[in-house]
Amino acid sequence: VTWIIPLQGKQAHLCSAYGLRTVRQGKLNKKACHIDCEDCAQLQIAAFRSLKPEELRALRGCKSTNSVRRKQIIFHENDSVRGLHCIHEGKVKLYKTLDDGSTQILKIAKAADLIGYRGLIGDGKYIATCEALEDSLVCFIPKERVFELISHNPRFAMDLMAKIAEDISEAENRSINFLQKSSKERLAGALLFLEKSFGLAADGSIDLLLTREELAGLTGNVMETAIRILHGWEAEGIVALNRKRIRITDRDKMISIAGVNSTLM
Amino acid sequence: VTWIIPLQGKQAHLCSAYGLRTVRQGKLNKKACHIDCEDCAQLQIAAFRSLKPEELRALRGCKSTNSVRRKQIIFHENDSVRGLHCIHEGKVKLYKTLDDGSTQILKIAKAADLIGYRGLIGDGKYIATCEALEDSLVCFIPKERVFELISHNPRFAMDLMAKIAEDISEAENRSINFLQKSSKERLAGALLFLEKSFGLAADGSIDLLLTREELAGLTGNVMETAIRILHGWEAEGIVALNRKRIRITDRDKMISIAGVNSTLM
DNA sequence: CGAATCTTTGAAAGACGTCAACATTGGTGG
DNA sequence: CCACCAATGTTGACGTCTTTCAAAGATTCG
Repeated sequence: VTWIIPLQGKQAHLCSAYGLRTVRQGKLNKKACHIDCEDCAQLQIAAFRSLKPEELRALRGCKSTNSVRRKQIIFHENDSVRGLHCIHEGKVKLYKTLDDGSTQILKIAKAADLIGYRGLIGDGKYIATCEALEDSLVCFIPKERVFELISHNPRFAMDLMAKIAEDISEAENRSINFLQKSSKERLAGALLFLEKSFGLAADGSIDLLLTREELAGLTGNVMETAIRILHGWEAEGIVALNRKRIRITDRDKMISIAGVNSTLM
Repeated sequence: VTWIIPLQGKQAHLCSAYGLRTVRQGKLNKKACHIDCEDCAQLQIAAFRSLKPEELRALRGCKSTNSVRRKQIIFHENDSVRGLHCIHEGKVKLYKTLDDGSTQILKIAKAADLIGYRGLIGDGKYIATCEALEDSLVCFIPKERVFELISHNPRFAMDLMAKIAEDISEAENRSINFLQKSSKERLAGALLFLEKSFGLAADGSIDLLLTREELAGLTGNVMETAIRILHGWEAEGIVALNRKRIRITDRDKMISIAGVNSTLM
């Protein structure tokens, strides 16, 4: 069996961005085999659902599947966009680095999510850095092929557009929530949103492990504030904390804290 | 000569959203005549540039041009989207109303800007309310026709997508700026952005008149804070204020206040 | 077992929003 | 054309929410 082992750091990033794969012997306990879009169970959810069977078959030859490790960078902000990435398994975060060195998480993507499509359509640069939150499998389709699909398949174009429109609403809702809501409201909204989108782990906690720093970054707080709020809620019995695991124990209360307009974090 | 006089309030909104026009005698000193997309000088800028001549000609029959007065509502949040609106002349603001009754301005659109395309592609509802900031001419194309264009003209689809992608970046940059920046930084960034996008009036002030409330709403501040900051800057000689007219007198200083990452407000 | 990373807590300073009173402006009807 | 009222703008005082800084525990991973 051939295992595909991602390289670390900059080298790995180049590797994945260029659609190359480095093959070595290794101990990664996950088969990083080639995945056919035709077989991909995520088809129904992802934006590829409107592709015709022959279009999917055609993808087989040009797409690649990359295995990335936790903390590995998949692409950097301002890099030239090489194509479209689709998360097959795992979770990644998209963030921007600000002038003062701090980072702002824009989005956390999970299986079936498409990433990189905005730079693809826009000015050809990635707008954010993408980093794996856990070991993940990420498929990649070169942009030439994506453009071809857009021109030949109007439904695909519409789906992609809808995807983007969705992102806007999310970004907009976020900027509104951020502006008009307090730290607590934002954090409550974020936890509810994360629970909804990532589901529950076996112990009932949100199935997404973030450092306090990341959780704070997601909600526009500093780490200390996030910690204080969480511990306050723990004392009130609204959440149960266990390391990075967060379980919402009083959902009603959490919802009332988040406020009405919290459809999206 | 027939003048087209917009109705006020809800009635007017219905009128424009349904693409109907009410024709009456009146004193509006602006000809609200039908404008052909073929002739429209904004063609080069707007997303219609990739339409073929025959497609533009075909638009003639189905599009309409509406004249709206200052403060008039062009469409309401959650209304069903009837089609695409293109500003021919004037300025409008897009805002959301929050549960507490306060409003958050998402965008200010000017001539050649397209509005309503997100609801068109998304769930079919307008995501924001659109209100004229000054007397304006707004063209309207029914959505069926837009979908037709998207299916038949891949370049148009791409252009529309690029437009949307642009909006996202704007929304995202805004949410980042809002989160990580102070009131002053946000206001400074907003003024620079407004100056860049709306240009200068004869007296060197930003060619866009907003109430203090609107200016505050745009930057996520309360009116009082915006006023205090503006007056502070006036004392420091960074801006000159004259009613709603705001002139940036020390651009370098303003830029340094706004901070590095202020490509977009 | 360290070293690095991540988490927690406290104290103090500052930014910003709220409230309330008042000034100014613009538009409307008489 | 003027008076008046509603909308808009201004200012001060005050309280609260957040951030910042600092220092110390806890955890993770090699």
